[in-house]
Amino acid sequence: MITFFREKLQEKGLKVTPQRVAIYDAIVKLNNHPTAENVIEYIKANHPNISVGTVYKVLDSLVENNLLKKVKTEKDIMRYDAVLSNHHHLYCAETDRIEDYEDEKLNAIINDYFNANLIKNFRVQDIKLQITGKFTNTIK
Amino acid sequence: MITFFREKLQEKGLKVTPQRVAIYDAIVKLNNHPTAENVIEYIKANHPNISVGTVYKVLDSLVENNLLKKVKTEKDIMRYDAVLSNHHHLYCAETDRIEDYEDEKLNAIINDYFNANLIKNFRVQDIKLQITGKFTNTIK
DNA sequence: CCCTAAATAAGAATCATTATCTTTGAAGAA
DNA sequence: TTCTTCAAAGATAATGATTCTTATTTAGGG
Ligand SMILES: [Mn+2]
Ligand SMILES: [Mn+2]
Ligand SMILES: [Zn+2]
Ligand SMILES: [Zn+2]
Repeated sequence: MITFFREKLQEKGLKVTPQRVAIYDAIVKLNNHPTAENVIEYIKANHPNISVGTVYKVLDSLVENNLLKKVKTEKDIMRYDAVLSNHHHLYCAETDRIEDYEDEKLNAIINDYFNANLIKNFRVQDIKLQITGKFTNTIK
Repeated sequence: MITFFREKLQEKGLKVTPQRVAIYDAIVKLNNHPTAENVIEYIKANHPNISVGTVYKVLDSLVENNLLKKVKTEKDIMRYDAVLSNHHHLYCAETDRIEDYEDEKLNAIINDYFNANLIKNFRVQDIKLQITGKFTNTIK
């Protein structure tokens, strides 16, 4: 996981720094689409002096280089995702909980549909479902 | 349109004020999922003294009362939608352009799929597609 | 081991949004 | 129609996530 990350950084010509590794690692470990603040909190134990600005800058550059994705929300706090594979999101209607939803069968249906039904004046690159509702279990 | 809005306000026990009407009207007319700033800009001609705080407060309360919807984005600037019917969004991969995509056939397919394939530990309330790609026409 | 461009740290600045507090006015009652 | 009142609007300060600036550090190639 971390090895993959180091390789990817080098591939993109980005230096492998402890900060970048720690931030990426935090997002993988936290798993549930954390904010910059969540990341800072998480890595504080091992990196007590990391600069807030650094976290934001690293997050930005990792998104820029396709090592992380931003998650769309209706809040003005950004959230990040280390899962790059094609997947959808379950949004809690009442809290900020967001979880991944992977479904190859669904992806196939949607791809078929849009291949058969082109959208006028629009070339589709990516389709994600935002599935809003209520979780019936407690946070994992 | 505006009549519908006035009735809805009364129904919810909210006063019909010129500001509320102007803000709602702006979002309908602008149509492309404007920000608070866009709304202020738009209504400035007829409401030169409207307070910024009022615009934010009105937007919030209209969302709260289901007269507007927030649009999920990966920016920390909120955007609003007066279209309440079930519809999806086309997001430009390179700009902030967002357009509506309505497709009853697609909605049926998705509903069927999720009725047949329940998600574990999750009760679905609403499903929207975020369709990212490139517009091949100029802004309407 | 050195050098240098790239990255980080620290802290100030920005800016969308929220909060506070006073004034206004919509709308029901009289 | 006028009166009354409470919700709503206006003005402006505060907040807080994010961005910027500048000095300092460091990854990594030579
Ligand atoms: Mn912001
Ligand atoms: Mn904010
Ligand atoms: Zn995800
Ligand atoms: Zn819309």
